[in-house]
Amino acid sequence: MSVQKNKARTPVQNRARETRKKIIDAAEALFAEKGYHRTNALEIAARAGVATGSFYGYFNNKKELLVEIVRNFYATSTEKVLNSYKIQVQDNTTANYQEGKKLIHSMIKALYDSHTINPSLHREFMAMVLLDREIEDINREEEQKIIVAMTSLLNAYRVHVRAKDIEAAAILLYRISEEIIHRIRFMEEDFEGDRLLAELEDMVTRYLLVEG
Amino acid sequence: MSVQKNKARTPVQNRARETRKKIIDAAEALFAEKGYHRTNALEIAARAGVATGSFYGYFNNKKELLVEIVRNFYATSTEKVLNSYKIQVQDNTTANYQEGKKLIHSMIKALYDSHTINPSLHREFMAMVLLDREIEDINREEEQKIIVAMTSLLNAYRVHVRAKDIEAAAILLYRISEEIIHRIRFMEEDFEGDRLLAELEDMVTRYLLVEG
Amino acid sequence: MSVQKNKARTPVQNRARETRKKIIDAAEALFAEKGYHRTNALEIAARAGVATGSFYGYFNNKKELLVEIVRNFYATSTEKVLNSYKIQVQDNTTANYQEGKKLIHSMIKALYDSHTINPSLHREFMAMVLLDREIEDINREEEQKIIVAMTSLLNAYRVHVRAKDIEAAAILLYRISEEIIHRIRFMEEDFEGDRLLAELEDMVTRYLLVEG
Amino acid sequence: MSVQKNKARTPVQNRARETRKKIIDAAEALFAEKGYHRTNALEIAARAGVATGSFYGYFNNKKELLVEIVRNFYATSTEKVLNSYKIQVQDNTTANYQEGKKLIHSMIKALYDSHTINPSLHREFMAMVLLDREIEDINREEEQKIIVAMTSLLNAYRVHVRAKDIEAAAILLYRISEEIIHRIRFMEEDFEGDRLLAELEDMVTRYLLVEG
DNA sequence: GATGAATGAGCATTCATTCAT
DNA sequence: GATGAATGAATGCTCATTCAT
Repeated sequence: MSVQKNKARTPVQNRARETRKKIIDAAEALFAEKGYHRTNALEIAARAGVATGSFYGYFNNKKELLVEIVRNFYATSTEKVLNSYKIQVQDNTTANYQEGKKLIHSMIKALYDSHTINPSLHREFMAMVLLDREIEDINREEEQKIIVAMTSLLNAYRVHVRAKDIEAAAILLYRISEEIIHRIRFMEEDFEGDRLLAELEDMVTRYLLVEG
Repeated sequence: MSVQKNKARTPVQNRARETRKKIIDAAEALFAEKGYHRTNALEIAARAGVATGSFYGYFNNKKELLVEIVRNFYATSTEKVLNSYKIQVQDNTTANYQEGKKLIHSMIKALYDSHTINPSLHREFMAMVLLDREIEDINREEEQKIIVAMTSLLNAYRVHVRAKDIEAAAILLYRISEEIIHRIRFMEEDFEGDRLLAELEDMVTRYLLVEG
Repeated sequence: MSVQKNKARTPVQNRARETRKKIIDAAEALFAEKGYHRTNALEIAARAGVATGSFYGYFNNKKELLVEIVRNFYATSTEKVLNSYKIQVQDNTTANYQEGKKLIHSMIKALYDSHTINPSLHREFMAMVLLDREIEDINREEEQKIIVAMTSLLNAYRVHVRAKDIEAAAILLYRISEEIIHRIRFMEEDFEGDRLLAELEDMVTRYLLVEG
Repeated sequence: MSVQKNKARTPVQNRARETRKKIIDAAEALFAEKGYHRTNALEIAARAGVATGSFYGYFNNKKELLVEIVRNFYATSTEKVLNSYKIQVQDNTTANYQEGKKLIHSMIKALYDSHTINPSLHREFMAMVLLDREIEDINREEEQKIIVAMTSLLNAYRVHVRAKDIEAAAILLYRISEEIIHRIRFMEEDFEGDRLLAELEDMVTRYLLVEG
């Protein structure tokens, strides 16, 4: 009886696909501008240039739309990072300290770049991750993919990696890089971002690599 | 933009102070349980055992109450950390590597302990920091105090501290410690907290101190 | 967790009791005029001269209000009928055919009178009984009381009652009387009500009593 | 009060007639399952396997569809009853009490059988009759036909019929039979239907016929 | 004719805040 | 001061009906 109603249309016509896109785009813009809680369905529809009813033709409710946007956002972001990581993995048998340093730099750089997409939306989503279990799960899943990739990269360079607990190292590397990047990109940290990033790289290098 | 009405009374009598306290306690409990957005004034008053009207006798609005709770929460937390740091500063002229290690451990430990107070409320506030500029400012101010204290501590140990950019180092130390602690305390990180904390300390030690 | 929210106020002040009454009266009037489905909460509140919010201060939803009104309506109606029946039960040891006739007449008359209260509301409720299980149950319960009372009356007159299956006879008597009365009072039956009622009494008399 | 648009097509092609039929069947099924008010156009179209637009190609609105279904339902039902009654009218010049009893049984039986078609749809329509004047009129018209037929039958048997007011008797017979049958077929009356029907027949027989 | 996307008025319900007692 | 009743704007969502393709 209480099967999910799921009356939301799945677009078959092109027009429908466009409308759906318009709604998503409008919602993204509004979530970024005023935040999810301060945005309502009417507004989203208005900004998308469609009727309120159309909103509910494509999404059963505001939350469902949020989930779709979040999922898509993180997926895109993760993909970007993972693509960047794939390039690193070639030919590292003769890797040395300098190349290790380069790897670390590249890893952090990739994370940094993935935060360029839509900072204020990203900030909003960070809050949602804390407020909503479903969003938290989506985020966790995507993060896990990156951590796994990082673990692989570190394993590939193992001979030169000082740390014994590679798994913990990967998590640490991911978490602290993300944190510092968030501060720089979302929180208008007063301190200069470059100085912070430089120290971060220095720290991670000292932690992960054996010199010489 | 009209002038703040500020009809909320400032309690002078003892009974009034107690009522105010009851409201704050009820709100804290509810914010922790269901989050700020999902809690309404009626509920808070009911849980506090007072009338709805009384709520507005003490607070001009819900947000004002939140601000007070947040301010108090962070102040208490900061105080705890700063108190713990004061103890560290005595007599470090003859400090050596081992004592440096101890210092780092203590600094992180103090932060960790300050996250023991009310984890789910803390998590809620982390979200509010991202969602509300006023809350963000309160948080930033308190954080700044800790970072300043950390900078002092590191400066006191300067002879043994490897890092040149002490200010950046303090920020980094604070931010990454907080991040890892949040993960462990609020996010039910799958990975064992101890392993993560151990690596964190190892990393920070390598970064900050010169061995031997 | 999913305990009935039941935020609806239970009035303690006099003012509250009056407001509640105003809402019920307004709803009754509107249900009678335009029917339950065509009446909305806004309208009820407006007619009652209160704010929309007040409506939901006293009733969790429109259905709950309906149930209360229906319950009260049928209870009042039943009470009226039962009171009338109590008078009949005195001293029937020497009852004869004529008194039996009088009894039957009184029984039907009592039912008829109970349909004088608010015919168009009554008609609306008859529809609701068919459309909603909860309303159906309320109705059934009240009907049962009358049928039980009728059974008692017939039993008291048993010596003169021809019918063997008194229980069935009571149900029959109740049902067909109600039906004919409904037709006359609610359905603007073209045929003259008096003629119909006369025949009804004749029929029931022939069925129930042995002549002479 | 503008002129009825009446854009709904009247199907001439076979395919169109079939589509129309599919819509009617789907609506009937849904009205029976969930009731008229809880069924919407989208659902009907979906169940019928046609587009929403097609629905309005055949019917100007939901109500129009209801009216058609109701009209058809009652017409079929009436026809069934009337057909059954035609058989009774042959050769009753020599009719006696026993045949009178048989006639009464047959009349009630015919009504009972006409309630076999689709009980839950029938119940729904009974409610609609109370809620909507148009539906009420349709129902009244069909009922009238049966009452007329019953009057004729009773008149044909007049010599043996005790009642003087044949017209009232026919109405009474129809109304009370219908009522008891509804109770048995639609309302899950706790009491056994057979016992009730037996008493009903007994009552009607005593009322209508002179014994011997 | 058929399709299904789009429309938007309509309605139930919530809740921060005010106010009469 | 305290109480809790009253307020009404705001919002999520539905659905009969229309319309572009």
